[in-house]
Amino acid sequence: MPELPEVEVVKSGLQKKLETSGEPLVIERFEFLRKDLRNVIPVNALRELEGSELLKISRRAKYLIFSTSKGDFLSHLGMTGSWRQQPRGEDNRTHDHVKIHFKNQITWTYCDPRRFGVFDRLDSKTQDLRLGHLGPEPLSDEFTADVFWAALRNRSSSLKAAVMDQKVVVGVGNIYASEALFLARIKPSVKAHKLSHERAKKLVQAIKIVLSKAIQAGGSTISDFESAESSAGYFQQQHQVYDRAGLACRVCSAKIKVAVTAGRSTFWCPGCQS
DNA sequence: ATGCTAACCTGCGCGC
DNA sequence: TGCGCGCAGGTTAGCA
Repeated sequence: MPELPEVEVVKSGLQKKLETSGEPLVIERFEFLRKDLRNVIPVNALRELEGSELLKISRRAKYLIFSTSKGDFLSHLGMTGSWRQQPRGEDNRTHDHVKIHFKNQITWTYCDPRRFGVFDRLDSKTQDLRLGHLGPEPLSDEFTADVFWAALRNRSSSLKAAVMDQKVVVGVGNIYASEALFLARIKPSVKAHKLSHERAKKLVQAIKIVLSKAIQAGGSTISDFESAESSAGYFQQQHQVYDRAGLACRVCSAKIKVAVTAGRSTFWCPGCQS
């Protein structure tokens, strides 16, 4: 499900609920229906935050960051994670794993069928482990053609694999890597270190455009993504290549191709991209 | 040292 | 209708 645009949409939804709740959201208690996500949830460290006020939700890469008056914690959605505000009295769903009960009867629930998600306290001990290796935010001014091109210099992998490497730039996953490369008219199999500065500049612009448009559209809804407001995104309607193998390119009518590289399906148009 | 593969999980859609 | 297989938005340990 979630690449940067989807996480950003979830973040905005939760932040809006926080701002419009009318009164402070004080964490009464965490409830853990199960603890074995990708990493075992550090239950005791999170319980230390009970009694604190939730101040802000932000995003770094594909992580949601919850800031409270007693410290921070983070949530990574993995492939299938989602947050929702759970109406009082509503039954839990099969894959609900964590619930935050606030003092004013509000409950936020984390659901994750495949359990690839991550929960962790975010403090001086875990900061470096979780966020230390991450590259620049693609929508920030720090992500420039110069920075991107420099990061590609010593990489012999495919450009597509490099774009998905969170050390090079964060937030771009399998869908948006293919989509951005299409927009920049660059073939995914090009060697990263062979990309000209000119084309690196085009790709930086393409990444910013694709991610921005996806956020505006509420993200891409593939099978199960929904925002914190339980609405589906519709950016998938604008996908030019992702999951369109064998279909006609919307620009040149050539048949969209697919190949597995570095373990992931990669889509491109042989007519538009070189 | 880098890069690729397999593994972590569950669910869904497809072909037989 | 049902079963087995392959595949899915992410990350990373471990191996070449």
